Amino acid sequence: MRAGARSPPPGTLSRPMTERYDPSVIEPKWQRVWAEERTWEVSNEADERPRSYVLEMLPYPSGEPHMGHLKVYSVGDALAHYRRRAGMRVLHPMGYDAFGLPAENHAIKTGQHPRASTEASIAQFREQFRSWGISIDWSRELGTHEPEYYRWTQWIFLRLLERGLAYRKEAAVVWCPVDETVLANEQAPGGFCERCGSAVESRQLEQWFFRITDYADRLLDDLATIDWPEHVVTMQRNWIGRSPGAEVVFRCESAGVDYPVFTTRPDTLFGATFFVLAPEHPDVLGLNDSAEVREYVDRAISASPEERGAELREKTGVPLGRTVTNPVNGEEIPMFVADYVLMEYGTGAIMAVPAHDERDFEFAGRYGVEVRRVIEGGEELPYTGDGPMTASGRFDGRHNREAYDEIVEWLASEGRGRAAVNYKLRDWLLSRQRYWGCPIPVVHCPVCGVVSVPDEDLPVELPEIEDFAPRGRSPLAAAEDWVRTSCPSCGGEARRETDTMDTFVDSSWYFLRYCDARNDAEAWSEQALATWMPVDQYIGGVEHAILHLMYARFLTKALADLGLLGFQEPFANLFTQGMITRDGAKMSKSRGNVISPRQYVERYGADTARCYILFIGPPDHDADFSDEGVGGVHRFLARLWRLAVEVAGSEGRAGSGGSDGEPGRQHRASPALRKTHWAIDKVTGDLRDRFAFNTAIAALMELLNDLYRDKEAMLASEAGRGQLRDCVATAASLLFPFAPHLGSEVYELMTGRRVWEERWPEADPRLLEREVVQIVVQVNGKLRDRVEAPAGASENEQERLARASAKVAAQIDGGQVVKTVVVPDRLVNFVVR
RNA sequence: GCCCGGGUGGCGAAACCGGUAUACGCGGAGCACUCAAAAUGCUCUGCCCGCAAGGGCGUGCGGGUUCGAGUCCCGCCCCGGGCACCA
Repeated sequence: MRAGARSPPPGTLSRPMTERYDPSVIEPKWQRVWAEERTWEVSNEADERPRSYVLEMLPYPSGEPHMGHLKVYSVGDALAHYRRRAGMRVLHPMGYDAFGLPAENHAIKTGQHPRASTEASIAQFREQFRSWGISIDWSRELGTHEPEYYRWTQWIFLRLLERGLAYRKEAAVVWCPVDETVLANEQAPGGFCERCGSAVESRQLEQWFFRITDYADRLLDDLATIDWPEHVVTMQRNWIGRSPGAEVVFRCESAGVDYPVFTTRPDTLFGATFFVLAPEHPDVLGLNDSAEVREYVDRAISASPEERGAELREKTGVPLGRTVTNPVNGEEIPMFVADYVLMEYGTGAIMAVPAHDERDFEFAGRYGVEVRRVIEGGEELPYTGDGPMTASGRFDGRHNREAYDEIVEWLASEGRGRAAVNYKLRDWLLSRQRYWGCPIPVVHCPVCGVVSVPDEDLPVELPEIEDFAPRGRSPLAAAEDWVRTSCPSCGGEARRETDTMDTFVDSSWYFLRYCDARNDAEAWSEQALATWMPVDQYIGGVEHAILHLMYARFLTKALADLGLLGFQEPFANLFTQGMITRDGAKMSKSRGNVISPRQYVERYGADTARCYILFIGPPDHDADFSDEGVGGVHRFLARLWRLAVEVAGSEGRAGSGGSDGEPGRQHRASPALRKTHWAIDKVTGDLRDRFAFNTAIAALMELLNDLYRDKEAMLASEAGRGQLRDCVATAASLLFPFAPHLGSEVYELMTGRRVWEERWPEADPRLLEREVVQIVVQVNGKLRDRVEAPAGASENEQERLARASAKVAAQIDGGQVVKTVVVPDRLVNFVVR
């Protein structure tokens, strides 16, 4: 069976349920079948089929699903369906990223427990996903807030703690004054809280961190081993921000202190004419505690990140009245404190080379410091390019790139420096002073210090509390009975850790849990992971390009190092879908332009909503949702339905016409059958090789248009009717990944069988070949005529046919044909002089 | 400023390897069915000149390569996104 359809066995013909296309009847019918028969459940027992793990990013359940959810699941489901029918064993699970601030903020406002509101949302999401007909293995459903899940989140935390990959330290951290919690620095890009948008502050606090910086190089290098969109790879690369360079030590004789600095340009060392400390540098006031310095430092530290980083802000600073010694030439150069130097990067101190650095140049101009050129090239200073070195002692005349390593070696041999690499990436700050998250499973014992809760005592469950408002510490701290506990080590009185984990920890490993979601003895079995991981196709929004995707990659590598996983990367392929906008703008509650998928599903049916969102444009682009467009797609589905009903009703009709005379010829190559196989080829390619759902649906529209054109003639004969039935069944079969309900219904109507139990159709290559092709004839590259030629005609034959065209002859007229270009089966171009 | 995308009819878009630009859908016009309307089916629909046959022009702008460029190269303009004092 090549076209995926054959005539039904006698007696199995279905009759249409309704005359009009009525999704409110068709869709629940199939949803019931899939739910009752648990059609999409898949076992962990391997069989001969190749496996495929298709996964959309874990949704945060808030209210009800929005258009973005409809899009991501329409994409993922189309893929999952296609792969199943292409003979793969497909894992396509669902769960909820259920801890988080919105539910907790809601609780603060209304008093409703975050668990109650979250679970109400989950019920909404679950119900709507069912109503969309998404093919989910519900036996693996999970919520990150369930003790059965977060028990293992805590277990993972303890493994990292044992390895020294989780640790506590006091540091300047990002504090969101509105959410009253600390944040990871990547969760406050540009100085604003990622969640609530308020300007963040800097605070000195002791917090929990994951040592993600240990993995910086591997996170960078392994990007080469995964197939991800280039822009996401670039964003991760930039975020890691690896800079090779050197550490160079400058000595301050008067204070008797060595100051190491990081530089990417040790080749410009001879041009260093001053030295700068960040305002946060702990030594500043020790070097000079004048009122002026004190005031400058205070102001710089209290400034919000966005004030300090303001683009047009002029460089400011204060001289410290001290000098350091430039190790390459022994010169004493002045020290400054200036806020363009950041404490978080490098050592919080820099050597300044104004001739070859724009920022240093600007500062030197304002403070009258010497600008000394040490690299030749460029018309004016600052010059940041390469060239021969000058005023650089023994390196004069050498090209800077070439002398680079030698300079570093020389510094090292003098004990004044070494090669070094710096990263922008910071350790992941994971503790949060909030209630609705996974408790950090440690206790603080006055005798033993920080002690892990033993594995057998997990999970450490969230206590029930009444007041969720944060007050600069976790609301958990108020649950005295819960906080007070005994030390697992010495048995003495101890207190529980009251911070909870960043919810990004929860979502950094859920894809592992899906593989073995009901395992209550361990987080996962080796066999389950071996069966499914890594995820073959991960699908989600580009807004997670850095946070979620970096964290999940880190945790995977850390768990692999602990011997708990056998792979280094969680997501082999990534697809980022574009946003759904409304009148060109992002949908948001504040704009009041949110449209819920629900209204469209209720009005047009899930199949229409799903197809429309895929048809609107390439899935990785942003797309504007318009009401007019939906109607067109709905008309297409209704048209297929009507054709199917008509074909089903035509069975008893006598072959009244006289066109039954040449059944053989019709069988061999009716245009409808050819078009059907063209559509098989097109849809398969669009689904298998690209994510071109829009053109796949367009191809099915074309097919249907052709079938309508030929319908009357085909219905007139017995053979034609059979063939039309096959064509409609195949159309339904190809449509199934996008419109599973209608696809199932029409297929059943045509064949009596269930479409998802059928192999994906295969195009017959003989039916893809044309007997006659149209040849484009050009004169000097301009289209002049089209002629017909037998497929596979020789170049000479093609040229002969092209020359026979009167229009072409008129164009050539008196001219001389100097060259003829022939593209087989496509084109002939006469070059005329 | 740097790094990614993108710019094609009235609109969403297609053209996958340099070979018929505008598939498919929306919108618009017309015809059929109807007492009428809706629904449905069919036809037309890039711009300009022309009664027509036909011709010219057309993928943000300017150049280039090529028999032939939406597609490749160089230089710009505009829109969207990311990063942005990271030494």
